[in-house]
Amino acid sequence: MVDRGEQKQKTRHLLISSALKLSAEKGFASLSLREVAKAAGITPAAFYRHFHDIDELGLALIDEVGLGLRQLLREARRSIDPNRSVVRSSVEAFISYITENSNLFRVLQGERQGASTAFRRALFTELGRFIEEVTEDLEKESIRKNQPLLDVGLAAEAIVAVTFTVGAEALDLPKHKRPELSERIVKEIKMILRGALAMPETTRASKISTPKKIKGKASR
Amino acid sequence: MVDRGEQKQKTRHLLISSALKLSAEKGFASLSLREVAKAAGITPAAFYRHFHDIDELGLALIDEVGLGLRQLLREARRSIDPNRSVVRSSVEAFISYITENSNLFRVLQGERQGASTAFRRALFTELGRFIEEVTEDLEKESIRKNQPLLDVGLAAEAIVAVTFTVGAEALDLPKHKRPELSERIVKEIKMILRGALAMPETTRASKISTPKKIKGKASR
DNA sequence: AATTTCAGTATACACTCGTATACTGAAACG
DNA sequence: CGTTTCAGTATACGAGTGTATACTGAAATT
Repeated sequence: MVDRGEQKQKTRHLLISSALKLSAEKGFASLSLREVAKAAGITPAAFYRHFHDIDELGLALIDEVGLGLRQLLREARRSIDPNRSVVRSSVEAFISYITENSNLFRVLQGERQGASTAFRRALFTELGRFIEEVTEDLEKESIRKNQPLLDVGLAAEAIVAVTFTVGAEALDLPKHKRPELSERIVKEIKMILRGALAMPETTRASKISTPKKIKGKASR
Repeated sequence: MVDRGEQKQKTRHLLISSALKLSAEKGFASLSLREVAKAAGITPAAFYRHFHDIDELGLALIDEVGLGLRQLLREARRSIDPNRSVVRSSVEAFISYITENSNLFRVLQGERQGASTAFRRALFTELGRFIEEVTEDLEKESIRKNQPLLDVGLAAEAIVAVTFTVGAEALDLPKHKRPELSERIVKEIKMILRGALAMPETTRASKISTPKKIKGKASR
């Protein structure tokens, strides 16, 4: 005698994870209800006990993706090694996460321009949340280091854009080439952060005259 | 009496543009040979006179996309108004281009993570070319203004990533909100450029990286 | 003018698709 | 208990799929 709701939940999740796997291989848009059902080991008709549509499953899938993303960020925060650059350890956490959850990430990236507007909107919302969290992190860091940043939100947006775009390449790369990719991302992020630094006096003009020494703290 | 090869070329192009239109609506991955053929006004079987596969048509489509991109860049260069920022006019050219050729752009973005490896590889090649052209532009500007830049290639990569990622949002935005989007992109690009500036002497000091444990404040 | 070439048509095939309908059998419930 | 609920099955349908095969008719070649 097995619990009923529990069993249903289990099947539901099986459907989602099957869809995730298949989506990563051939794109969510080209999935058929039947093949998802088959992959989950149930009859096509039984599918309707869980979702009344493939698109409804899609939305559930996006929730899953969003959850994964937020976990990733938390993980990255947690694993910060004070001896290493925050940026570097975050990026490395990100890369290792997306290569381990490549299905999740492929769907996230692939469906960004895909299918329905509702679909896209849901994804954008998730991404927006992600950017927001990065923004908060940046603000905290900025205060902690006493290095004021301008347009933190924009910086976060740019950082996320770069990380996701360039990071996506990792999925097609042999493992040994990934560190090089990480390095590239790290450099680009630091570039953005440098550009976001509010520099006393000289901020507005992009031509740098002679920036004054930054704050008293010796940086070494 | 009509020229034969010419007529064939015409039909071929009709197939491609039909596929483009349909792809933008529902994603290339979910296209069927039959509906593309029907949209182009020919019989399914006649499709095989032009491509022996839907994926082969896909590759042709990517060529088209790449061509469009390079045209865009050339256009952006041409329309530079010395009274306005190069960045701003380029970004605006880009936004107006992708909203006018939204089909092309949707496919480009959507298929980046899509389908086959061959497909993706072809797209990356096109994007690589694009980044390369931006790199060259940056180098020229850098010399013209006598403002040396560091890691120009990386800066170009970041700029393209940001422009494409954020720019993609324009497609779902009502026209009157697009200038605001452009503004955001412009700011982020300038941020990157500022970060790429090789600053005399003080460069190191303002870097945000934390190569070693910072001995800073006794914050505990 | 006779012949060849070939883009496109017509038809037919075996599949897969989404979905509707009637069912089964065990967990949940009164 | 017996009854109800309901996740999952079995089957069947019409519609769309990719592709093979034989064809047509006009442009191109000889």
